[in-house]
Amino acid sequence: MSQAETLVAVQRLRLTPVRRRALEILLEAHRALGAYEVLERLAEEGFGKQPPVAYRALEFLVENGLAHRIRRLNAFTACMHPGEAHVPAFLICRVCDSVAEAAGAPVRAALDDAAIALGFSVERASIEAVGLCPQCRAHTQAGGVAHG
Amino acid sequence: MSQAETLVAVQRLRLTPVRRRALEILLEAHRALGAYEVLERLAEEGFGKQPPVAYRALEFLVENGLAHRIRRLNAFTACMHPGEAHVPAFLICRVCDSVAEAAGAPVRAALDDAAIALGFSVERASIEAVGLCPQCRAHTQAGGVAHG
DNA sequence: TTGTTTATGTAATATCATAACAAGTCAAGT
DNA sequence: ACTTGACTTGTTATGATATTACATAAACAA
Repeated sequence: MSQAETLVAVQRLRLTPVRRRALEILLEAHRALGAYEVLERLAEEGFGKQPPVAYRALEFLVENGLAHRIRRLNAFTACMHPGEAHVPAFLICRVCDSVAEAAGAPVRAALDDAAIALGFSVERASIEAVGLCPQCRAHTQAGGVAHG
Repeated sequence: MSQAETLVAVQRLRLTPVRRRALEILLEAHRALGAYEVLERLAEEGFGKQPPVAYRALEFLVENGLAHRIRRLNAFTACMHPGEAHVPAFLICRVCDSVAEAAGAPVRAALDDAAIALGFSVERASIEAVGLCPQCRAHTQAGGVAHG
């Protein structure tokens, strides 16, 4: 949160109460939240009850590098490295739905190469992997945990 | 289509009329289609009129490597290289919405490296880039085409 | 044929997202 | 203090995407 505040101050962004609270909600969750989940929490605290309230706050956070959108989950997650020039690659566990943010710079470089070969210029990329996180991998191998 | 049929025969998959037609629809479109667009065309030809008809056919195609899902567009596109062991990376033009399928193997390799560093095992990956295709890049630079 | 699996179709509903508009906030200039 | 203009928040309403649950039918194996 402090990282976020510093960043906001430097960039002269307006981290208003809704936006700030939305970010805190994402940070506290330790997982990706759907827009309606965020909305529900915001509404409980006296903010607006309608979808645009959440979508706008989340859009602001994403635009300014404070959060990410995980398209595969239709969800949002707080950025773990705000301010750092980084390309995130998301590792989504199919068992526990946890989301880890991996270093995506080399991935992005490879992607740029592939794009250049086709004359395509990449502006933004979303790199999302589905698999097993270390914890769930251990469990699955050991006990044969069912997953659906 | 012939590639698809060969593949289907080898794998003993059931390319039923709906599924076959769904694939043809994607192939004929030369662009990514939403599930409801596919559904509309299927319904016109006497198939079911409800969403699951399209979603199931598309899911079958995706599962069996005959089509891909483009999450950023909430859309589906026919696979351009069915049967080849390939990891697709999608290049989505933000102006004309065209989708190109680039070689994603090196991208995937970089992604696997990043995942291994975190103890995460990748099973599937979706790699989607947004930018400008060669055509739209030329137009934008030359004439200053507005894009929204 | 009988039983089993797989596929198709429908109805109903759940989930995710945006457009359009009204009202409030805030800072800059006068 | 007042006005202006950009931005923010809130609401209503609707649009777009996707799934669950259940019934019927086709394909297949024994």
